[in-house]
Amino acid sequence: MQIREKLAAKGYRMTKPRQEIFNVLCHAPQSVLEIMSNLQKKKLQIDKVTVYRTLTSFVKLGIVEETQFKDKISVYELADQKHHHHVVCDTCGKIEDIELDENLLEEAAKKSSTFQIKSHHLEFFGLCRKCR
Amino acid sequence: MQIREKLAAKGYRMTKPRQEIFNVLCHAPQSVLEIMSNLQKKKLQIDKVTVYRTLTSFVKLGIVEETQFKDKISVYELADQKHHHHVVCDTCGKIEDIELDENLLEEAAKKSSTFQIKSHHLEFFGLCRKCR
DNA sequence: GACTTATTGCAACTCATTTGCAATAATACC
DNA sequence: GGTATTATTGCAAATGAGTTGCAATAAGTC
Ligand SMILES: [Mn+2]
Ligand SMILES: [Mn+2]
Ligand SMILES: [Zn+2]
Ligand SMILES: [Zn+2]
Repeated sequence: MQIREKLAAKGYRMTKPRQEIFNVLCHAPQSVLEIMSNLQKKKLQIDKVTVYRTLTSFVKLGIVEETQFKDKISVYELADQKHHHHVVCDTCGKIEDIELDENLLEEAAKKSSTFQIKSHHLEFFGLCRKCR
Repeated sequence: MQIREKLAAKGYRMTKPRQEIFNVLCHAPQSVLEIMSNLQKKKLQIDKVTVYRTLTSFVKLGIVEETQFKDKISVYELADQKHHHHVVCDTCGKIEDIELDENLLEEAAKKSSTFQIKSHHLEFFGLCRKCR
């Protein structure tokens, strides 16, 4: 399903800002600041508030996923991928995808907890090749 | 090693606010707001800024650990325990400790990443017994 | 093309956390 | 103990990510 259809299905409209923010997100997971900077590089003037609201809508529609790392700044990435996690470089902040056998995790968690577990957040931190 | 010694070892001084904030943290992992409220219950007037600065120092000295959950508010807990993770109730916010076999995690991560992995953050979300 | 209403941009706001600075108090030294 | 040194505190003000109100604009519908 295309982004336009996903929007329309819930009464959202396809607009220039939404299209451009989506395009920018196609390249890499990014913070709002980085999205703004990438939009400016393309000579696009889109307000920060519009970026925030667009991302909120995208998350609601399942187009985008929001993740928070140590510094409390949200990072957004397209949700069209397999469930996965991230490794963040302590020095340069570079983010790499990482896939794990989730069964291990969920099972171990269910065994040790009285909660009904529905989801999890997992991020690794360390040094990328360059910064090592 | 006592807290006073840990402080002294790095040129920090033992003060009333530090002692009281430490005492309050002995009971449960808490946010700054909760720490403030617990101090007030004990008729102690300690400025919020002092709490923040004390926690920063405690983290630096390895006395306290800082964790952030979905809502971007930091929660602090004593670091004198075994490495463990948390389950957070989506409804009431209750936090429960959870222990896992970390070997699985670290190994799986090392296999799938080019980074030199040093640490990780892992939290589970779901429903506690009451809220189920 | 005109109508309806979602969306945008701007300014102002919120709220956790941080910073500057003068007053205070913990340690070290006599 | 008393004094000097300097870390720590409290208050006010600043910061910065994210949110909200509102009038102007533009997508979708017919
Ligand atoms: Mn990713
Ligand atoms: Mn814990
Ligand atoms: Zn790096
Ligand atoms: Zn609950």
